[in-house]
Amino acid sequence: MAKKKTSIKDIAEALGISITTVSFILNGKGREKRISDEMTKKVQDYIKKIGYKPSHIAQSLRLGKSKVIVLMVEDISNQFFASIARLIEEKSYKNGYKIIYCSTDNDTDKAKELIGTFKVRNVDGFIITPTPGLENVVKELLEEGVAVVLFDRWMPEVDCSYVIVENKTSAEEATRHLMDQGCRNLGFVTVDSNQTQMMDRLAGFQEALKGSKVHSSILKVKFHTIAEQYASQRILEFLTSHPELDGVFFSTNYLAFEGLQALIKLGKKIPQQIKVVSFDDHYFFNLFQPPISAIEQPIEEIAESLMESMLKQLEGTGQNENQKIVLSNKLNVRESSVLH
Amino acid sequence: MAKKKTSIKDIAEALGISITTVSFILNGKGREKRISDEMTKKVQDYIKKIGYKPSHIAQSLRLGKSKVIVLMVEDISNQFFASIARLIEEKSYKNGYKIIYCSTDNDTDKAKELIGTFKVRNVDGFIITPTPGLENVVKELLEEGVAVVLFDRWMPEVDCSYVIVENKTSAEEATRHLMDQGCRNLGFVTVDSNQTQMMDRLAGFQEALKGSKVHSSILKVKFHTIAEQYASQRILEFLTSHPELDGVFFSTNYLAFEGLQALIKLGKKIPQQIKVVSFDDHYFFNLFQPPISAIEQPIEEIAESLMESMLKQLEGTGQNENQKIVLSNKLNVRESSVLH
DNA sequence: TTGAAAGCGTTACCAA
DNA sequence: TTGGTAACGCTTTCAA
Repeated sequence: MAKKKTSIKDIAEALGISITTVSFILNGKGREKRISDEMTKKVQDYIKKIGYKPSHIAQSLRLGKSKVIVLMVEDISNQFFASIARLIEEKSYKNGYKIIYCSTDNDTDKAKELIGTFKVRNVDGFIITPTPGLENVVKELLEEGVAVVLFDRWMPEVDCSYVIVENKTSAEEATRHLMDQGCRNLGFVTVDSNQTQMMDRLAGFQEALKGSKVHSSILKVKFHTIAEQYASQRILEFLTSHPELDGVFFSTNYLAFEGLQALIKLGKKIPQQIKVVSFDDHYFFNLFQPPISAIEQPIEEIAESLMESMLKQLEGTGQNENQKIVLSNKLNVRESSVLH
Repeated sequence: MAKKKTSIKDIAEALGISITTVSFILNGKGREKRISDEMTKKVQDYIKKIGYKPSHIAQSLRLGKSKVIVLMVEDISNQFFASIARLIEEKSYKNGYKIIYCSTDNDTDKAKELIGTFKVRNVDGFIITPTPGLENVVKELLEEGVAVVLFDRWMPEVDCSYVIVENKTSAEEATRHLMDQGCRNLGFVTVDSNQTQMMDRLAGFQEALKGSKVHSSILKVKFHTIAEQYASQRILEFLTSHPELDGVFFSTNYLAFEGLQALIKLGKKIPQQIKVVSFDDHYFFNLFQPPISAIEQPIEEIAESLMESMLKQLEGTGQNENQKIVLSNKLNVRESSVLH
């Protein structure tokens, strides 16, 4: 039943020539090795006829490269990561690389284990949103000569290529925007994490407040996936115990979704009673009534930079500097944060 | 720099024993092959000490299996597929399989090419949302003994395992629900496609109408991704030219999103002026005001069934029947389709 | 109870 | 201009 695969050897036998010749032709070294045109043609025709494709596994073993890149994100079902994944996929397939993905849930042990599993498979590179405490593992990877690019957040202790966005600047801008719109009691809802992206957003928020008379209240909820719906209740309590708030900034979109749920429940009028801004723009922010102001990350550019940096390491000449890329975001002001 | 990898041979040399012995112990055949306990222990300790992991590539080559499953969906950045991906990932990693994903954009040529690329890599199985015209390629796969499970839609001409949902029944139920709520002029917005899932949803809609006096208007928009925002304008025109509509059924969630955008633009009151139901429930439907009624697919069960069927083929005894699994959906009635 | 060696499908060096 | 062959790292049969 299972039609056995033809190998390079079968071709050589069928054509009465050597494996070497076939291999050279397959790899386009015909000219270089000065193989006659008729021979080349004969082989190519035969290959096309029987539809032969070289075994990638064997090539990997021989070459020590697998043409596989691992995309390790926090949660592939999160819209932000899924969109990045889609773009990364496109770009890497175009360059002959396949993508294996995995989700860490921001769990260090899980991430370590996953990296271990993949080293065994000779994967050529890793694109990672690092979990806390992953420093040593990434260092090891680097020492072993594996290509690594971090994104979304980075690790100050590790000298590694990364692609991130201007978290602090954008958070500051959005906060100032709220203040410009008259907010005097701002809430900041974020996840309880020491990771750079969240720290920077908080820092931006606080920076904007410096020297102003605006009051601020901060809520840190523990890390969770949106499916858990954990934060909605916490945010509800937060909003209830801070009735003075006239503006709230969510540090990421799923917190905003949960926050909106809370605001709806409380019957708060946006933007009349409370103004809303969120990090990480999302299709729905536009659809929601009123549309929600949000900071849009340049998804396309992020994916582009990630692949560029990855390919540079993969195909590069060896000693290339680590690339540290910081991209700008865009604050999309919508009705949720402006007075009519 | 790059610390060279230790192989089974290095271990054998270091311990002054043969490769075979090491291999047997590694594969847990110590007992079976009656290798002495002290030898076993010695080897295991050494392996643990140097942190050796066998090369998966070499194993693949030798065994002809790669422990890789390809997940081929329409678009990995689509929430539905991303959620499935997340669950599939979890279940397959648990069973020692890795997942490579790719998006077809519902493009036949692209899908064919992708399948070609993966056959070369000895992947063990394919989980596929088939594009139109993929029948022959899938048949070939099956003939070659590769494990295949289709989902979301199936191909009547091909005898292949699949996991789908009760599209027709649910569409019928949702339509009847709209009729029960007093709708007399129903619109049905779908994509122009001959694929089973869309045909079945349309069939369900029409079935419900049979024998009733309810009028219906159908809009078929061409296939597109939500990023293109193509349908919003088309739906707007459709709604404008059918002012009599008092209910509309979207055959999939991204059409509903685009449709909601159109309804907002038109200033239509939901549900007072027009009632709305959509296929494929979504987090956002709950958040939208008013919350949108939708048919929820059992994502978890779908992923579960997919992996179960896949593993059965992969690890099974060979001649197992194809599994054709049809799961039930759940109509979540919300404010968008009921009178107060 | 352990070891030698063939073989999986390639690539690439060295010969011819 | 072409061919022989070692090597990549592993599993497994057969022999010792």
